[in-house]
Amino acid sequence: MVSIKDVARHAGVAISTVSKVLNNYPNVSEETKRKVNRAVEELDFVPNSVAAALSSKQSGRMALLLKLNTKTQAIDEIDMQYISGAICKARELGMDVVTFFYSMFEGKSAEEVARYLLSQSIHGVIVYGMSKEDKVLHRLIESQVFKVVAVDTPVFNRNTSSVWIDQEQAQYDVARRTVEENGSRSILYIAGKKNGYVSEGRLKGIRRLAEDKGLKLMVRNGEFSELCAREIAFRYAKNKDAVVCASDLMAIGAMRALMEMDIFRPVCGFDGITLMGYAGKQMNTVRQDFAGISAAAVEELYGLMEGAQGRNLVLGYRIIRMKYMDIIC
Amino acid sequence: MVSIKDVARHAGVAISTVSKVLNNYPNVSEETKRKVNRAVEELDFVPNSVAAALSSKQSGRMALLLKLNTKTQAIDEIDMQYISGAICKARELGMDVVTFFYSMFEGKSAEEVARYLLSQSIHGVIVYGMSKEDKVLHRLIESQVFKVVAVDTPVFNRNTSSVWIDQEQAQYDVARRTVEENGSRSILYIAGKKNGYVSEGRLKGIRRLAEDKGLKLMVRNGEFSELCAREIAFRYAKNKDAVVCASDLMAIGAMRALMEMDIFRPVCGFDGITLMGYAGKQMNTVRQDFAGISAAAVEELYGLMEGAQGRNLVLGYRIIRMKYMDIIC
DNA sequence: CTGTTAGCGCGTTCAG
DNA sequence: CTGAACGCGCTAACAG
Repeated sequence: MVSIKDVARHAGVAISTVSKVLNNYPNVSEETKRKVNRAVEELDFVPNSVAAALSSKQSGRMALLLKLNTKTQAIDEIDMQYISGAICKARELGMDVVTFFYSMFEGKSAEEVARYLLSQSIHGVIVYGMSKEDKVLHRLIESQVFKVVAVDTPVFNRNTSSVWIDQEQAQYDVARRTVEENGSRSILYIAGKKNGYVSEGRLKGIRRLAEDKGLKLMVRNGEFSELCAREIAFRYAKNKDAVVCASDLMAIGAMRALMEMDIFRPVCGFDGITLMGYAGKQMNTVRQDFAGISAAAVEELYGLMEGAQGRNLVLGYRIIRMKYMDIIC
Repeated sequence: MVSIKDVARHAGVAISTVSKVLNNYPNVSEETKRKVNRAVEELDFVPNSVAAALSSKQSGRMALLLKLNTKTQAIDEIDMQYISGAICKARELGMDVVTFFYSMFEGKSAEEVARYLLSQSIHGVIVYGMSKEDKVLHRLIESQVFKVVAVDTPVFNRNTSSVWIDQEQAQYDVARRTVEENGSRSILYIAGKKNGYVSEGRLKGIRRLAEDKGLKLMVRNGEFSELCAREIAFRYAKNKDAVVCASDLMAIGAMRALMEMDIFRPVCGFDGITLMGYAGKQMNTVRQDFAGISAAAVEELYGLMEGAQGRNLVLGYRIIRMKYMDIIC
């Protein structure tokens, strides 16, 4: 294995000089820079990131923290996009990423989790889909021991940024389009989970729309579950004009119920997952670029680790109409 | 951050003694073991795996190498199960895992990939779904620089194990059941990719069945794509008794085509993915426990890294009938 | 059975 | 602007 020592010898300079060139330090003459770079090329040198992490405290190692959904497997698509988006961007930036699941830290205190992450020389964390009930994670963030980027969670301080789309406005927009297209007056809203930030944001959006348009609104919690949404639709959809759901999966459940009841109601979803295509009908939904959001989170974390201040980063979305052939092609 | 040095001081022993206790080395008295363990408890010491990786050459760092399917997103479910199965088992065994995608190594030579992995102190790799065309990976395996476990690929040598189910027999069994239930005589087989080991194994299975039962068999390549399978079914299914597909996704495509043509033919799939539930019909399929397979791969790699010989590990599967309510509940 | 010593590969002062 | 020297936290010979 070729090490920095070999490069130094090959270039006829000291080890530390090589290190400086590699890490873009000032005070190195163009001349020696060139010499070093040539040696790096010739020896095909790849710096050992493990050694770098051990040596410097400000290493580029970060953790991805995901809430793996073992029940509704369809959601996996979103997590997978989060993972791939993050890993690819991290590699671009020369950062190392380690993936963890919430379940691994169940029953552990914030301090234990922190110690574990530190034992892995991890100083940056991206947390996906935290809810209010994830107390340990909230404490971890408050402790500010790590640089954190929270995806879909509104927390930010000096060491913490949040990255997400404007859930409220997106829900407002997609529901509005559905309502206007169909002239609906009373709507059934199938919300997500009780303590989820995302769910609450979307709920605010539909509430605002109902107020603006003077709509009758019934809200029920669907727990982001297809089955649950299906049952709610069976119970309440009949005497409503439209069904608005806080996720595509629930929209599919609702649509199935409607089909089984043999009645038609416009349904709208949220997320823009592929699964949508199999519902057999068209519906409006919000297209989120999960991989892109995740990549943005990595960049944000990179910035934080370079010393930037935490902030609230709101990304864009699109309202689209999905149908079978959109997916297949 | 509490280090091994603190533990040593706290226990009143030498650093190396602590190391020995932690790594279960022989020749340590029960007495000192207890002292050390108590110190570890009291200080809440978590060994720094990065330092361990740097110091010892036989570290527990491994890479997951996945072929991310950006076209047919439904397959993501399988990759996600691979990832989570591997990561959870790895943590149980105290190994660190880093996830990579094939796309990251495109255009790189086996040597470059090897150097990159070594620069990360990685000495074990799990490769998922390699095909014959992945020359670079084949070379990487042949070089035996790394301990490798190949999932769904029949390669094994001193440093390489393979882990998979018996594709041939599974395809034979599931197709046989479908054929027998329906008394089919002529079948359309929609195979996977041309140079895939998995595809070829399954193809052998259906060929053997056709021979054993004297069935008429037509084979077409569906590229594991729903759309492709759909078109094949449109073209050829009409004058066949049954459609057997090398994946669930293709089975769904075929089934849709049949529904649109308004004819019924029994269809059977392979994999047992959740998506199946949305096809609206029942069908036989092979249930693979992807997370379990992945966990087994990690254990196998662990064994290899401890010095075991590579081998061919064949796991079990089940033939099941999937229908809508199986999924929802 | 225990402690001493020498690195692993790199980042980082601090003299020169 | 360059290089020698030290240390990150740990493992692995080797003495004792």
